[in-house]
Amino acid sequence: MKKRRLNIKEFASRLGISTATVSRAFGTKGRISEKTRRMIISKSESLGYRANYHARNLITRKSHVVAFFYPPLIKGEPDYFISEIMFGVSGATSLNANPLQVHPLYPESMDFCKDVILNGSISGIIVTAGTAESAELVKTARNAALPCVVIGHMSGENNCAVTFDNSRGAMLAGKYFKDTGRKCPAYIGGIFDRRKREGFKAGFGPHASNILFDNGGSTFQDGFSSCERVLKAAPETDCVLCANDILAIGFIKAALSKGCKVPGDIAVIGFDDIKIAKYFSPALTTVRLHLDEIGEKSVNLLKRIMDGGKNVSGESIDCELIVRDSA
Amino acid sequence: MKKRRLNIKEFASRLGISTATVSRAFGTKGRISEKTRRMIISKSESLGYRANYHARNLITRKSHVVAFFYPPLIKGEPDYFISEIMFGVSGATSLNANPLQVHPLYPESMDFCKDVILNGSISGIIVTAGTAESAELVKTARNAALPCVVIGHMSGENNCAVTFDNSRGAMLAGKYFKDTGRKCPAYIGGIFDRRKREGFKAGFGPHASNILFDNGGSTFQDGFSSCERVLKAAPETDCVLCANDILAIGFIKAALSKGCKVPGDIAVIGFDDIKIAKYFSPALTTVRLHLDEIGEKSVNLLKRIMDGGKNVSGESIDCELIVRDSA
DNA sequence: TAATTATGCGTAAACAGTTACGCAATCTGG
DNA sequence: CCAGATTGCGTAACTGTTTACGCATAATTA
Repeated sequence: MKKRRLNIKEFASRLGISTATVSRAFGTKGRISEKTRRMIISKSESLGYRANYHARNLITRKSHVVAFFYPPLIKGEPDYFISEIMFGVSGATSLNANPLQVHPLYPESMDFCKDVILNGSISGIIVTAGTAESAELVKTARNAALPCVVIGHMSGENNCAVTFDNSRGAMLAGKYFKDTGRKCPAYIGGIFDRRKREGFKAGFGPHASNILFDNGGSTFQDGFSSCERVLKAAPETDCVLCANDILAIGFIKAALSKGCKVPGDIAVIGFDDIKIAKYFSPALTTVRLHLDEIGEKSVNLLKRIMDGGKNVSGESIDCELIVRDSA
Repeated sequence: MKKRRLNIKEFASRLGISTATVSRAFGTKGRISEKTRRMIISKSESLGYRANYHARNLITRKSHVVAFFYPPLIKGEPDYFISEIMFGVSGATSLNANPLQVHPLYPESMDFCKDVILNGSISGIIVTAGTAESAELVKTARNAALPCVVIGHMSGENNCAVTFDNSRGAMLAGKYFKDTGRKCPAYIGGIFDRRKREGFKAGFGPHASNILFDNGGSTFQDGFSSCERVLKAAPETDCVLCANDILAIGFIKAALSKGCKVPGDIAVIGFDDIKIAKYFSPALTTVRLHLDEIGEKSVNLLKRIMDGGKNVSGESIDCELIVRDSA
């Protein structure tokens, strides 16, 4: 005996008009007098009529919802790089009145994610690059002709992406170390961060050929143990660039616990500038990527594609060195 | 000339069967032989047929999507309390194959959010308590008979909620200070954190009557300036409970910059145990709320309601004191 | 073996909208 | 003042599913 919600037919008949007119009052298509439109809108508020989402999307073949797919998180570890991008995305879609879905991209959830992008429920997707799953998902979207923008560098077809100039950011760090009289640089980062290492090298200049490269993963613990390894392998190291802020925080923690002064004995620069970076002790000198802007730009790009923009080209987020206390 | 996606009619006729049979192959209702089901599934994969989301949801009147509404974020400030809960929610919905929408709840986005919950596009909502908007949204959901669980304490009607025992958590902190010989306690927190203050008082015991209460807001800056105020107003203060971890981090930063040793001169305990807490220097002693579990429990609760569970009652997340270096 | 029940599947009626088309009525220009 | 254009609105044909109902056929029971 649950009473059904008011539908367009019932609503229209109560007003003594046709469903077409009601529909026109809300949409942008079709001719309708301003007077009747206002009348209908007002009546819809008092009677509580609201167009059914699914019926509308079924016939118009679009939903306006955008889906954001993020890489697997490591249990117990800070995931602030992703969350800050995500909030950027969320804020921007909210402004545009686009509902936003978010989905973690585990191997196990792959089927579900594919279904989401194939069943017609969404109008566009944003995917962070870096995993096999994300690459596969982008391919699926492409085959389905679904608007898609990727965040970060993804090899393969030329897809619309917002990228960060990791190389230049790292170069800035290298240059800064050089300019502040550091002699013996090290770089901590995972295998995906080669661009950063190269940029760092270039920035530091000729003497950087003997740069210490520690294939360091990406977590706090990775930073911590990298520090121990570095101090053992090359105690003369006096400056280090870490591929992200959490790595840097781990590195610093280890250095301090070993009686090493930061930045006195060893200067460290992080990467990303997550929001906590400025509040850490010592406040982190880091390469800022404008994480929230990344989210914003992605959705604006996506919006252009969704609105039919042909060959929309990607964008690069510029980065800058934020000098604080750790270097 | 864009080719339309394969629909059930076309798909069925290619297999020489009726649409009803196809539909039965995917759903759980209706009788169908295992043989034909397998045949249909297999053909659907090779031909690329997939049930249209909107058509299906239109007729079944449910979408399985859950929406998460979070409070406004402060620009530039860490929002890790929310993001960690959100990831908990996201992980849990993903496991259940429920698409998750996330929406910031600004006053300006209120209309949009209401529309989202009234247009039939979602099957349940999770809302964080604490703002006027969230209260209003919950009311709207209730009127629409939409399953809803709130995170935190919300006054008014008895809605299904997962709450944290803030009072007990704070008590633990007070007791710990007392047991470790501290004499002069202070509490830093906003107006919404009264329960914590009361619990703290109770935990510390008789001498806590002269507790210093600083109505301290919730940001790093608030923690920082609270510290300055506290040290001026009551220099003998030797322990402080902060209503969240970021506050604590701000407080510690200020204390250290004033030459105050932590925890030597003043011990500080945070609240929430966001993931960065253990990596801060000094590692934060804090009341752990199990943020990810909160997310998980909320969606499990919501799921029970969505599945028709009558009078599902809320849950309380228990908290524990995690002793690290700051106290 | 006949009567009864169970199974598998097709027909067609929902679900709740949008919009092409057509028809009056009104407006515009010569 | 009349032909043609414009405007406002209704009729009905779509969108792609699910599922109640009914009809054969197969399995079970008496």
